[in-house]
Amino acid sequence: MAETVAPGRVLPHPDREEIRLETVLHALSDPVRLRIVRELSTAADELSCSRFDLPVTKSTTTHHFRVLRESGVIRQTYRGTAKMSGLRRDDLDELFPGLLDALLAAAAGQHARLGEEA
Amino acid sequence: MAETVAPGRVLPHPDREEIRLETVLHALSDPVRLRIVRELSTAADELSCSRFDLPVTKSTTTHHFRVLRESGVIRQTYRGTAKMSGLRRDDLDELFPGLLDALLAAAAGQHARLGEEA
DNA sequence: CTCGTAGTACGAGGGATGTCAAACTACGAT
DNA sequence: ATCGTAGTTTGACATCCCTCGTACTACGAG
Repeated sequence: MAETVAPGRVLPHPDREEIRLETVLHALSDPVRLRIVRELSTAADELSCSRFDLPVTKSTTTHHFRVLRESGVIRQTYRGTAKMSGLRRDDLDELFPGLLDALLAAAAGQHARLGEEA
Repeated sequence: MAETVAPGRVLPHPDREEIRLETVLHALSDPVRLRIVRELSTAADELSCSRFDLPVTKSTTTHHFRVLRESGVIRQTYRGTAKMSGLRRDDLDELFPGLLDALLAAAAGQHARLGEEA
């Protein structure tokens, strides 16, 4: 029963109006989190946490995903044992027009410029 | 001698290629610093630190301006006893096209939306 | 039911950060 | 030379942040 979505566990997300620019910028100022966001932006739809190959442990990964969610950058839902994550493009574009695209372009540009290191 | 610029004291600035997106975002994730940058963006030319009416002490102000300078967001030079600050628009636009404008627009939008509090 | 996998919770450690006060330096004006 | 203004430096303090390991919970498969 219950569709593909909606398990017992619920994840708190800030409403769109609650999203603050400073908090978003702080969330994206960490290399690991910026990398997560970049990968999410290139994915067609949502990804599970375990699809990322990050240079940190599981608990640290959980921490970073939570920071991203609580800042309003990503949306997360459970699907079985997996936790799916996706960018909150709609809300961010509405709140800060052009910002997400500029940020992603900047991140991509820096990545291309500096090579594979970061 | 010596023109209106160039005193004995020199301030270290990162080269354009050394500016990192994560560091810039971190610099802008502080409310006080974001406010400084917003004020600088509306000014015709450079401003001295004392032109800002910030809710922190002088030493904290010094700290915030240094973070902004070392992250590559602003450029600072001494002119007499005053320290002039201005946005590094040219370098930032070259490095991250559209980012600064999107950030400033986002900050202005949030300010308008939330009123005078922050 | 039992097991394995995905992710969480709870400290804890170590470093960075924002804040301040107090003493200090640099420069211009008188 | 003296003073005042602008900004710096240093040290301290509280807090936050990233990281980890270990123990834990939730769900699906067999």
